[in-house]
Order: sequence, then C-alpha cells, then structure tokens
Amino acid sequence: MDIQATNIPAVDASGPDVVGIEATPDAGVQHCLQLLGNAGLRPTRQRLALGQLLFLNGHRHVTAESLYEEAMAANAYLSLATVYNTLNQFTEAGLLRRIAADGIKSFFDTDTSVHPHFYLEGEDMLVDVADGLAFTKIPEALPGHEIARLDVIVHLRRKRT
Amino acid sequence: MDIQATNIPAVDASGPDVVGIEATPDAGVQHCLQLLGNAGLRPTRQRLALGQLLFLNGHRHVTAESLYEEAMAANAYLSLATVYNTLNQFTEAGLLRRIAADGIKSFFDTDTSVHPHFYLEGEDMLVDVADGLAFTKIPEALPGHEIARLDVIVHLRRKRT
DNA sequence: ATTTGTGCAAATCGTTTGCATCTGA
DNA sequence: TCAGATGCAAACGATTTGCACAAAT
Repeated sequence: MDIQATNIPAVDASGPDVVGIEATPDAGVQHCLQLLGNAGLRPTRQRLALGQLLFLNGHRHVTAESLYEEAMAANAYLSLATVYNTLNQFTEAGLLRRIAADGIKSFFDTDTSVHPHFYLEGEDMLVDVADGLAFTKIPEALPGHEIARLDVIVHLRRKRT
Repeated sequence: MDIQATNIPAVDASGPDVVGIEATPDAGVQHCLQLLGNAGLRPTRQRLALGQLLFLNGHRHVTAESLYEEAMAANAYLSLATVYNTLNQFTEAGLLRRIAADGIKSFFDTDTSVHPHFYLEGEDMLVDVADGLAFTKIPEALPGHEIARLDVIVHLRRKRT
C-alpha cells in the first residue's frame, strides 16, 4: 500500500507495506512529524512521505535519484526538484549527512555520525565500513577555522580475476 | 616568459619565469618528457605545457579550471577540453590523484601518495594536512574487491566570531 | 601513412532556481 | 490571510563526447 498521504495520522489497518513502514504505521508517522517539528519544517505531504522512506527503515544511503524512484514506486507523487530541496533541508536540519563519494553525485546518509564508508566504484554504491578503521589522532583545524565534517571514503574496485 | 612551446628542448637563457620553471629549463622539460614517455603518452605541445605547470613546481592541487587559466596566463594555447582530457590521462597513468572534495568539482593532486586533506568550504580550496592524522587500522576490502583509494577529507569552515 | 591527439561545440549529468500556483498555520 | 512549499521547466556548472582537422611516430 501507499505511504501516508496526509499529515493527519490516518487510521490505517493495513498489512505488510511495500515501503517498509513498521507494524504500527501511526507510530512511524508520529515519529516523522516530530522530526519535522523539531527541525522547524512544516509537515507537508511530500516531506512526510520522504521522511517515512528515510527514517523508518534503519540507516540508509540514498541519492536524490534513488529516493525519487522509491517515492514513485510508493505512489508518493512529488517532483525530483522537491526531493532535492527536501534532502537539502533535512541535511541542514541535521537529519541527514551529505557524502561526496565520487565527485559526480551526492549520497545522503541517515546515520549522521562520523563513520567511514566503502564506495564501490563499479556499482556506484555506498556501504558502511563495519569496522576496521580507526584514527589515533585528528588534526587541528587551521587558525580561524573549525572542523565541519570528517569524510573517510575507501574506494573499492572489483578485483580482476 | 612562456613555457616551452615545442617538444624539442630549446635553448632558453631566460631569467625568472612566470610559470616557475626551475633554473635550468631544459632539465624540467627533460623530466616531463620522461614522465610522458613512461606513461606511454605522446609528448605533444599541450601535454608538455601542462606537465611543466604541474610537475615542476612542487606538490600542487589544481582543478581543471584553475589549470586552464594558468596555462592561458603562461601563453600556452590549448582548450579546456584538452585540459580535462589531459588531467584524466595523467590520472590514469598514475601521475596525478583525483580528489572529490565537495561533490561539485574535482581536484587533482600531484602528490599521489595516500594523505589527508583539508577542504576549506568557503574558499573552495584544498590543503594538505601537515600532520596529525593517523590510522591504526585499515579495513579489509569486501570479498572480491580491492582497495583502489583511500580518501580522507577534513572539511573546515570559517569559525564564526 | 597510420595512429593518436586536439579543438570546438554540442551533449550529458547532477543539481539549483525562478516563478506561478497551491497549501498549511 | 499569508508566509512558506511545491512543481515544472529552464538555467546551471562541471565534465564528457563526436567529429573534422592537425600533429606525432
């Protein structure tokens, strides 16, 4: 079935959901409403739909394009431009973290903590590094500056056989 | 004065050079010719000009645009497309390392070793991290893959006063 | 002579923006 | 009501590409 189409927590006695909303849909919607409220963003239909896709399914790595297609598949009608705008707003609000893996497109990570990623060059995919990378020291920022972000990206390529 | 315009090491008894060619121009040209030869790239006028700008002035971080302007300033006539092509060829040949700092444009680093960078968000500049960052462990690549590259970028922003 | 590189402009790709319309507070 | 959001299409900036011409082996 479709994701919530209104910002009013609708009564919805549905079964398994294609977009992965958890057992009690209302709880998910409530959670998203709260995230939007805290961020000072109006709970519009579009933002709520994207919020549900992003924040009710564990940690995720999406691109604007992939999220847009996912929304279409879930029958959430919105434009690609709105997806871009919303991703930027969510990022500004600290709900997402933007990751520039390859210099072509941006990924958005629902895990906003500082953690390293694998970037699979052929597949154009971003994957969390389970463990195995640690710093002993983090550098001082240059005078007059502060650290805004620390990106660690391990580029992987298919091993040639 | 201008950078060498031919691939034949010309006798050139000039003084200080705007593009920073070292005291003995011939040596620089020879060095570039050798780099190109090792890379299996024909020593064309354009590649030699860009090679001199890139490899005779210590380690550098350039963008296609900045290198193009530099070449224009040095009276090396070539097109922006050629700069892009050449940077890609040099990168493929292992003479340069591509760095995706912000997801908008690419930087190219003449230091091809694995080392961390500061990216100054406001100024859109890339700077080497002098020291202060060290790994204790590097992760295993995923099965069937190998590590192609390890990018560490510390994003800095101007401290608000 | 044959292969390879160059230049230009057009094409492409990801992303942003202007503006008219709509919607939530 | 009225600020704030959306949708669309056009604008955009970085990069790549197709093709005719030029230069290197």
